[in-house]
Amino acid sequence: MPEGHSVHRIARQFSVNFVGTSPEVTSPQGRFAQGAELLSGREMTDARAVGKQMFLEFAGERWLRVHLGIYGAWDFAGDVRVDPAIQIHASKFGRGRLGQTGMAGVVDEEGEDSVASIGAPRRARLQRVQMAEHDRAGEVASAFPPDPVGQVRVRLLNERVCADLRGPTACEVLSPGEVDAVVQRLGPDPANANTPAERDRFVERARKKRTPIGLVLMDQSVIAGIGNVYRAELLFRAGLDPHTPANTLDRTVLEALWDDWAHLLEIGITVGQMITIDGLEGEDYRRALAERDERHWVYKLEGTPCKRCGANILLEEFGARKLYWCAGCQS
DNA sequence: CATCGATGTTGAG
DNA sequence: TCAACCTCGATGG
Repeated sequence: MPEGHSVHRIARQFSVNFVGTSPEVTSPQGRFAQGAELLSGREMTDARAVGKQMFLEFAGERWLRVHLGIYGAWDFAGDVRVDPAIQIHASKFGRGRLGQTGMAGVVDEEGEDSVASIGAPRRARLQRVQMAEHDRAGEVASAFPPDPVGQVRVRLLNERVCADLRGPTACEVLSPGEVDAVVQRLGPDPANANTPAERDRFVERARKKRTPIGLVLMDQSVIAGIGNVYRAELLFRAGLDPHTPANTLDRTVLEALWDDWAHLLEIGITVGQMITIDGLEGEDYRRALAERDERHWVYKLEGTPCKRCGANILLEEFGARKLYWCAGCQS
């Protein structure tokens, strides 16, 4: 259930931990056995994200495309290094899950409730946790690589790190041309290129649509990476009624939406959480990291008073998804 | 312990 | 339009 920020974080973790190595690729579950065979033992040469899709390049012009869908997740185990540009939070879980849950992007580190620290690469606590479990069970031990838990579609394993993929909506091996075709169908992603040209690409696509802006922002072929949380929050921040047809919006309004998405996405990638009330400091910021309600304006806040105007936050079904918004602020 | 629902997309009808 | 995908935390008994 990650939105774009999580996928970019995962790609960075692959860059740091796998690119340049030649992992053994397996499918403990069996459903990706054929694809795993095509990739195993080849050097991983690149890791990229575009919107919610991730592409891992292997020697021999073979790419692994992964889309986590609604419940996919990556678990990293072993001596996991962390991209120094991203912050890491202590996880309440025993392993570093990337993808599912609001903790998206979490990898264990020292400390229980310790909050984000921009840091040098550090080790995850994973191995230790798992060894403790083995000790409890009275087993002797190899903590690494861990036994696959549940339905592991793909396992990538090098000398240091193990990455398990579970529950993806898409997981397939593609040729470079096929990767291009997928990327072609996606709109621009400001995490890859926040340029005037890319912004224009979004604006031009959006302004042709009579579709409500609340749906256009979720259309991955118009702008890539936005999901239901960022959609609701971006519209609130822009003061826009989600039902407004995109083609009636002023160009400057669309440009501002792009700029704000770039801003929120950068925060999300760095912090590992969707902080959509920005500018918080000190205790307020600490609470925002700990409680979802404290970091959003409207998402899942239906029935509560708007933090800005006091009106009742609304919930409606909109394009088969839940839409949260404030009719007082968004008009 | 059972059931629900989710930060998503595809494809059948 | 809606079921399927197939995971797991949250919620309720």
